[in-house]
Amino acid sequence: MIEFKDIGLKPTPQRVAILEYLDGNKNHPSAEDIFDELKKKYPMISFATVYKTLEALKNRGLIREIMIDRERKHFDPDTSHHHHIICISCKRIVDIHSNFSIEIPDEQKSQFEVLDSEIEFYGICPNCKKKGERKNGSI
Amino acid sequence: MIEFKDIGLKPTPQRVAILEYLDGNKNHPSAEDIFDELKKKYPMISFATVYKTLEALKNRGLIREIMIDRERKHFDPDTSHHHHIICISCKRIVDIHSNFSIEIPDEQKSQFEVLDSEIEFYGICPNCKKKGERKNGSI
DNA sequence: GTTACTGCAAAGCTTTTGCATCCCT
DNA sequence: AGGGATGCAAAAGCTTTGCAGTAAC
Repeated sequence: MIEFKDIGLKPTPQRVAILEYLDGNKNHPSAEDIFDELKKKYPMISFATVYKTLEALKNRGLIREIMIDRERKHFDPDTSHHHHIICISCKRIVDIHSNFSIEIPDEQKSQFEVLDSEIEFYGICPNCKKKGERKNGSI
Repeated sequence: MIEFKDIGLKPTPQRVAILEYLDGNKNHPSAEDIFDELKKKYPMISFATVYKTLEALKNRGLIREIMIDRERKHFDPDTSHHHHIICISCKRIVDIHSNFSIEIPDEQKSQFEVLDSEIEFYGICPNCKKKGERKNGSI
């Protein structure tokens, strides 16, 4: 895992806990998710600390803020280039590590300098699919 | 253009003006953009009216809310399936009408039921590219 | 001993809501 | 006339900021 000292941040217990929680986390947690978890260990922790730490980690490129939920910020410790599929029912976000070769049309290609692209798939996750089937009869 | 009567809404002057402003608009305006524009014609107009109208239009499928800016809502009168490219410098959003054939990996395909997908390209628009070049020398 | 970080409370923003008034049919 | 729409102001959320106290080096 990342060493705080190496990135010019003091390794406070709160920060270590945030980083530990995020490390390898595939749930794309919101600031509140992180706050709730950390409160178990550090009942005094504040939102300010969580937000400030996340901002610091983001600015150093150690985590990414994903732009999938307009309601609240979500963070992703996986900074590699990847995409997401979102369950429109339960809002769960799952990673998609695929290299799609997509190119914008020529008219725009000659104008825009494309640096990056991100795909959001929308669908129904296995869990919600099961629930939906049950709801509509069969069982 | 859409007739308000046909969708169960009273065609008030404010609403007509909002719809006129949106019709064919390619700028993906925010609520504030719309509010500012409408204020010229209706100095008494309120944000509440703008938001309520946009919500009503969205619920009827006449406009779409685009999920590109976590800071504020943006609206798109183009409800057809399309993608966007965002200039990371000036934040301008431009439509991309292309049909990309992208499929998620098999492992997830067997699990998720994919209903839709949307691609965001990030890059530098012609205007900002020009400014950047100028800034870095040449002229 | 410094410098940076925490936690609290307050402020900031965008968006939503309640409600009295007004306007459209 | 009646019901929906407007506009105001207040409330609601999430996020940020200022600051005094505290902890890390």
